[in-house]
Amino acid sequence: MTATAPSDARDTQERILAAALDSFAEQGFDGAKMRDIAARAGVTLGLLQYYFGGKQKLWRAAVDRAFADMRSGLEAVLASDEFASERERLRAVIGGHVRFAAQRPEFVRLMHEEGKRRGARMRWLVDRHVKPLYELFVPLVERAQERGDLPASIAPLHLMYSLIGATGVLFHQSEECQRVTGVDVFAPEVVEAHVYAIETLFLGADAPAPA
Amino acid sequence: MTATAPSDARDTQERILAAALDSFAEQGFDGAKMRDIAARAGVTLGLLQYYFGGKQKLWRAAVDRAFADMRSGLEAVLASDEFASERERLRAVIGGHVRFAAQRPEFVRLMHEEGKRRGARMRWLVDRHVKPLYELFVPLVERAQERGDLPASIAPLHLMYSLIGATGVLFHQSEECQRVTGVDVFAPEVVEAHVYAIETLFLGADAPAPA
DNA sequence: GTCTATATTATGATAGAC
DNA sequence: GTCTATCATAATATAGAC
Repeated sequence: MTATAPSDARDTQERILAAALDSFAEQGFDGAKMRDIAARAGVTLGLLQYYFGGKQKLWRAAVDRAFADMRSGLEAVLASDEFASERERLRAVIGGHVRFAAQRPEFVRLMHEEGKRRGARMRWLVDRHVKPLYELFVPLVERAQERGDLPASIAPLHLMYSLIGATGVLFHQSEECQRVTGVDVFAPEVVEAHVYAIETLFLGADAPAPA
Repeated sequence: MTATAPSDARDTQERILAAALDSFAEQGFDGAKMRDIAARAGVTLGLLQYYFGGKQKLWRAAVDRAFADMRSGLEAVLASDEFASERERLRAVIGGHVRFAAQRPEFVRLMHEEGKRRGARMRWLVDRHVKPLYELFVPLVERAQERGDLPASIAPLHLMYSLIGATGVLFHQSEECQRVTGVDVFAPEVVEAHVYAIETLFLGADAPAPA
């Protein structure tokens, strides 16, 4: 048996990916420093090259990791048969999206970081992850509009970007919000209040507001 | 008379500020390069030091400039007496906010860039610009809730961040949106469709949808 | 599998010419 | 008021030890 078992190597890679996602999300691609990522992961610079072969490849690996997490939760809701109606399923998709953004603000931040810039990273991100997701959602929204669950006078494009924005910016701007209002947006009751807010704005007030 | 009149110097400073705002918004503080800002403004590196004395001071000057533009439009609507009701004034504030985000996506991007990070720049930005604005809006929202123009079951914090997010992200993510959907979000009819979407989501469907 | 040391490049800032 | 040339630093990437 070697001094470093394969599972340790796996853990090391996971720690590096998590540290990389945090850094890229907080600092942006240029702002993120390989040294800082290495330090956060508790390793040194050389190891990042050894495993991922460079800054750009590390970025791609971190993004793939983040989307895998996101889609697993989403697909569970889409595949579940425990909803009383499609409206309730949509409510769960939306609520799940809000809770995901609260749990993974670095995901929201990374998307905002890259989605605003023309360039190779944005194209890769869109073609590999965003466009498939968008094409999954358009028919979902259209069917909800046909059922009357979402306003039919607003095109899906505007509904979706409004929903994504309304959901994510509170958590994206958590540091700003903390200083402006003193509120910790990640406190469970704040997260649930935001779930209620988003569900109410987009689907109407079916349920009472949380405490 | 000197070879370079004072007004030329003023123009040069304005070009530098505009170039700086664009760069800081697109690339973030670390990603933005002084050389690139100089090139966009059509000057050289030394002049940025001459006028602004360093990267951080240039950033602050560019932010002050951006907020001055933003507040001038807002205060005109708040001071105007040509609205039939406070509801109509609120509609104009919201619509104006959407159109401002469309016209100045770099403003939205800069706010997102800095609002997510703890640090001296965020603190300066919040204390100097964001908090006064927030404190201006809270009573506005509360009075709208008392009138029944905004949903009273959603706390102002959630209403405001939802509104800001729903409004800005479409324009913030314009490059992503272009590649995902092929839509140019800055096309006038798309901007107006977004105005309608936001007004409808938050204030209800008073008016018919635009073409 | 992980670390240390180093080569190379690019950046913010400065000094001084015009 | 503006530009060119240069300095000092900090970053990515590489080579090679253990």
